[in-house]
Amino acid sequence: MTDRYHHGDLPNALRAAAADLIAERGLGGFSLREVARRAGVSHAAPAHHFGDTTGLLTSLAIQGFAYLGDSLVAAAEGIDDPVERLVAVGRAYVRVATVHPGHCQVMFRTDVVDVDDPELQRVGRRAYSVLEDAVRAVADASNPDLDVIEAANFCWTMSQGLLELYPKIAIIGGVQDHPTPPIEDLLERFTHLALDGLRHAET
Amino acid sequence: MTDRYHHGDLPNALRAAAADLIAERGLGGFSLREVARRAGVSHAAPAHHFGDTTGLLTSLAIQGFAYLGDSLVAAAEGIDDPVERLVAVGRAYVRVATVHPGHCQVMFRTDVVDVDDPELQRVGRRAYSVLEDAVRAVADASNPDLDVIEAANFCWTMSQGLLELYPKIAIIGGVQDHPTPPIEDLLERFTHLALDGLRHAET
DNA sequence: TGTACATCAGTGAACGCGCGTTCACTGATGTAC
DNA sequence: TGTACATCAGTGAACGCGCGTTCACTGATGTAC
Repeated sequence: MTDRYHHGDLPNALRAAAADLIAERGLGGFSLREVARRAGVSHAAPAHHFGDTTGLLTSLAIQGFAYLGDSLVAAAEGIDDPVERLVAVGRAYVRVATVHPGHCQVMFRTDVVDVDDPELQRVGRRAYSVLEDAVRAVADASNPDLDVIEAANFCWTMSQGLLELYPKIAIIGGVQDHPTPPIEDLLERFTHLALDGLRHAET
Repeated sequence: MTDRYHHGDLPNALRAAAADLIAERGLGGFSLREVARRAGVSHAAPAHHFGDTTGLLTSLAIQGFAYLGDSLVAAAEGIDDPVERLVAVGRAYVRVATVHPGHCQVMFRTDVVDVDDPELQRVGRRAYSVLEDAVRAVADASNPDLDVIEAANFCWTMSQGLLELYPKIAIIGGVQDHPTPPIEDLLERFTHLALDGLRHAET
């Protein structure tokens, strides 16, 4: 695998290096040359597989959405109670962001990614639909009049906001001996709060 | 004001140029030289007032939090009903993000800003406390057992997530003739949903 | 099994560019007398 | 009111750096016969 002229699976190695780099230094610290350096390959190699920066980042976003979709499906599997299932999906969402921080910094950045890429759109919609299905099941069980799309957007919004703000909450909102719980637990709590709101919502 | 050797208020002109630039091209497109160019000043001038990139961005974040705090205070003023007041605060939050998009892209970016800056911490906490007070008033009126800090974090999380995801929601979640409402209205709706959840929460 | 050749992956030198930073400078302002 | 001088704001040339991109190349692989 090593020391060979042909790498074997350079595209994946480059994606992994890119994800690590972004997780470490943020998107601002990203460069094709640094990615190549980390993958132990000449700086011109990435262009061979991805064309340019946008190509590599788009590929990374696609992989991220694929991970996310897979995780959400796996989390939902085998759980019968709709509320429990939605909570599990939410926890999985947050977990993916924890395990693949580099990917997740790219997935929603429409300014650095080719938003017209059909594969990107496909995996993006797939991940979203898992969430939507989970919300629909809750709605069917407790409130048939619920606007499912609105409710799914609400859950999504909450999760995404939590991912962005959790570090700040731990600092600003965690004062006066009010310890901040682990992010997954916090999301579970927030999900229940949201569901209470949704359950009592008149449409 | 123009054509003079001494600019008069270069620091503010540089902040304004920086905010415009970031709003246009994102943080990735930011550079001190481009800011100086837009302010019509030599590229070495920013260093005089802000030292380096972090200095300028920190100053921009401070200004952003000041705007935010002022707006939230002004929005809350004169509204007696706690729920209405919280909704108004939420709308103001979103409005600031709409009016000052450049500032808001910097305010929560702990990686590009000097988080130890005491002035930054002061204005940040001030803005947060307005939200917290508004939530506390709602809690006092409807649910004295409510965990105010948790509830404030919940509202904040929701608002911030909406700001990040609104453009995506308008695309992905807006399918099947389900028009996406203006972001301020959507936030108002979400706030009511959240309050319903919080109102029925057992602590 | 062996040879010739096409194809593809990755190299490395070269280029031009925009960047941040430094530094001796110059122009304007304000203050002391 | 006038002069001298200190202070500060902004200049512009110079530097070294990392970047993306190009391109002729070389090494490995796979296929045809």
